Amino acid sequence: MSQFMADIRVSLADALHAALIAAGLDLPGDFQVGLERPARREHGDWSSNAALAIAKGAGRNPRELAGELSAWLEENQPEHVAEVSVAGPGFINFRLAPSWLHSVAKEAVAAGVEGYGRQNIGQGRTVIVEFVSANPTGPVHAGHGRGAAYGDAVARLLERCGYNVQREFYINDRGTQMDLYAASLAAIREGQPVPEDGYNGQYIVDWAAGMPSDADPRRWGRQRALANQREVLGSMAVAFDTWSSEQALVDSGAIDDALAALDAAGATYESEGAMWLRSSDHSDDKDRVLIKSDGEYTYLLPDIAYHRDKLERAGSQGLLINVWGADHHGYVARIKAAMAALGCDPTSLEVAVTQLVRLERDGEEVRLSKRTGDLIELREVIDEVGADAARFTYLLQSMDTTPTFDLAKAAAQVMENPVFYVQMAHARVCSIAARARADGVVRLSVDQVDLGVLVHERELEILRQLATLDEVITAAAEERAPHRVTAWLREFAAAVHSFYHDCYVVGSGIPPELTQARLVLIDAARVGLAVGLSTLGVSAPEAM
RNA sequence: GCCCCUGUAGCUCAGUCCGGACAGAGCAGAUGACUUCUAAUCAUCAGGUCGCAGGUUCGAAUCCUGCCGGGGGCGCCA
Repeated sequence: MSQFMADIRVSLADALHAALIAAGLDLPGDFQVGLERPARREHGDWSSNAALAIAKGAGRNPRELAGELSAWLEENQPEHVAEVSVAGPGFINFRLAPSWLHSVAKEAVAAGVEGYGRQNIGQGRTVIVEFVSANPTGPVHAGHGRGAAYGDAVARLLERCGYNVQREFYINDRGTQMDLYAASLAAIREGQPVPEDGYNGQYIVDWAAGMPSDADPRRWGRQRALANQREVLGSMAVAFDTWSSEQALVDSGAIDDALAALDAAGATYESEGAMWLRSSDHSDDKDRVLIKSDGEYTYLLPDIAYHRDKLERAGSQGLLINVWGADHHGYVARIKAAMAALGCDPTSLEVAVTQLVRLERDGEEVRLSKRTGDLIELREVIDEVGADAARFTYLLQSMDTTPTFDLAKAAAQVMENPVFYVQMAHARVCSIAARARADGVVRLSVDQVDLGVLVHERELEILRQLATLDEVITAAAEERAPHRVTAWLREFAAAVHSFYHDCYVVGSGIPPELTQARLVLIDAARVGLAVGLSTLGVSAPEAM
């Protein structure tokens, strides 16, 4: 939260508090004055339910109490407050003067795209965000795209909130799937049928065709898959700081260390020839196998070693955020149980589960399985709709929803995609500034411009919404919910388009002082749009 | 059988964690608006028993209980 926003809130809360004291009320020690933005603007800029909350305990009529508080506040108005009123069952509503909104514009312009909406609630805390982590057995597909867009947006939001963020990709380059993948590549190269449960997609045929005859299928295949993943993710501007290899954990002995630590904690036992984790001692509903009866590790044991490693790298105050698809939700309890068995702070690991994307082609469901041979690669999605539209579309909705993504429609509806609406708003304000320059308008510095002439409802609406951006970013970061920014951008862009339509900035009949003020306004709007888009990883074009 | 997500306007969804004021957008539909910065736009209208039934509360889309529908996952694949 910016200093400025904190001030307006604090000053309103302080004033309310003072009013409650003046009314002779006994306030509970932990009493917090509730302040919120009303859903309807007729109810003012800020609203408090303090009278409602306190009336019952005080044996007072809420509406009456609110009237008393409101009268006191009218007599002792905090800065920027234009009007205090009572409404509904006893809400106290504050209407702020335009002077407050004009300060918002100045703040946005002064802070710029780099600084506006930037906060320090993270205080440099290290967060390792692990996402995508697709198996190195094939290309990233359309479903991974959602995790990629989401994980990167969460990382960007946390960065803007003052966290030290590391983006991480975990490579499952060991185990049953890797064996089958290597065997499939080898079989195709030799002209043999792929093994049972092997990989059958067209991509594996294509890849095998490019594999040198003396290449080790496992090593070569791993590099082939990773090269694809890195390139495709890079084409949507997702880049990782760390690529962690499961095999490397085996080689370094980290897995044996983890097992020893679990043993020492009394969290393991042998049964049916296998090694088990006592995960049911913690948050899991049953125990889990760590080492199979054939002596091989399951996925779980290396993963435990991996999380130990990550926790160590993140430091004692660090936080791990894993972005997992819904098909992995059953693993949340067991990995947390394992961490608990090792004595780790349970709040240091957070798993964000994203629901799967439902893919359709011409109305018919397409499975995401890599083995059907009919996979939809992320590359195809990006090629069809573009990186910006792909990211924005993936972030359009809450990760708790299961969106239907029809590829045929996605290609056909590109022009209807909301991303263009938002980007267009940005391009428009840029084009106004460019026009002003072309027309020879000499810009004054912000301090020299009288923003008091900004009184049009379209102008004020832009600033009202802009003033909420840092709250939106805070909420989006804390709730790991980038779609809040997407929603805000769509509304903010609508306000900008409305202004554009009704208010001219340059041209005949526009007083020079109004041109100057509106140029400041569109600078502020541009900052808001660019900040919002950048937290989603979507570009803010100056022309379209 | 158990676990996770979900059910809000014709369609796609915000809002639910942290209860408030007549439930908000977009698309589709109807009707209007370009001699000045991009009509990829804007304005107006129309459209909803917030899955159902109880409960808690001054107040429930939001919290609790039960039921119904949709998606996903369920000991040694990842």
